[in-house]
Amino acid sequence: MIADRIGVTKAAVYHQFHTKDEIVLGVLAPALESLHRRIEEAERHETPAARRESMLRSLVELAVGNRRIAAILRSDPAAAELVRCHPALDVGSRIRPLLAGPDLNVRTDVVGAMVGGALMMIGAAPELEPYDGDELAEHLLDIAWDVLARHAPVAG
Amino acid sequence: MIADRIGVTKAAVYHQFHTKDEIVLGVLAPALESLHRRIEEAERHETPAARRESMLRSLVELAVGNRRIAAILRSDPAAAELVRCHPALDVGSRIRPLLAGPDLNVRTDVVGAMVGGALMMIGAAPELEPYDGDELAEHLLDIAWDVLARHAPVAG
DNA sequence: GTCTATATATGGATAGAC
DNA sequence: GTCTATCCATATATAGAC
Repeated sequence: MIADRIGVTKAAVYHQFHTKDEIVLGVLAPALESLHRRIEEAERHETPAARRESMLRSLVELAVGNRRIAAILRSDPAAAELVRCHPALDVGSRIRPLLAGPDLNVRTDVVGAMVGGALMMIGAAPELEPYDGDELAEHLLDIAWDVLARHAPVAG
Repeated sequence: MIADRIGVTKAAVYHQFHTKDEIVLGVLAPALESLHRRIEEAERHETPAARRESMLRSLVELAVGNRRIAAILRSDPAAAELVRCHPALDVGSRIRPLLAGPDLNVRTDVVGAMVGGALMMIGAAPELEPYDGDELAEHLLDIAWDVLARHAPVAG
């Protein structure tokens, strides 16, 4: 597909990227590196609430700023797998505690899934496409923060 | 894949289902028909709030009762397309008003995406897999109802 | 209903020439 | 860096025999 689209042969593409994974990572790398920096930034905050706010802001910004990448991650299992296996980016062990707090139970897991689902939908839902990114970010942040505060409260 | 898995040739499969779409629809049909009935049921209620509650309950039940189908829909663009094009099941014009109310604005769209995202995640999020369906349904219903009530209020 | 055989396109990749 | 040529596997079928 890529070779056809840019008008060269597949061999030319495979000269620049030796495997499919390298191509996918080439597309995702900037966003993944940015995410990594934001995780480390969030982890430096003192209180659970401050860590949550930092991580949530970062995730919303990244999601609205990279809607097409979010759509790829949602619909391409291979790409999603690559991200899941990226070191230093472990959603389960790093992002989730930052967002949902240290407690691990059904309720915080469902709340986390709701917020995560909404972030994924940003790039995939056709009805959200016409809206301006800043506007989406504002509402998403506001609603997600409220859900987290009410259904997965943390100290600080 | 299917032919190999059940130990026959591809031609045998293509005798029963003439196209790939027929195979996919064969898998999805029971859930889609159930969804269709639930939409019509929800539409018969008098007040916006009653319609919302009926539709939300139905969506939660269907999502937790068909987690694997939800996962397929999330990850297979072709299957998702088939559902989107299914008549009588139009998410945008039938499910959304039932769930989010008659008003159409950024806020209700974002709230709708959050609830929809959470329902999709039910089948896809590995961290939700160990939980019992009834337990998931209870929390999902509770949290989603609260989000809708607070951020997309309706009369009745 | 299932089989063999065949067709066609696509994806993922490598070898070796220019 | 790009090309031609080739390889192998898989998806999506269709034709015609048993």
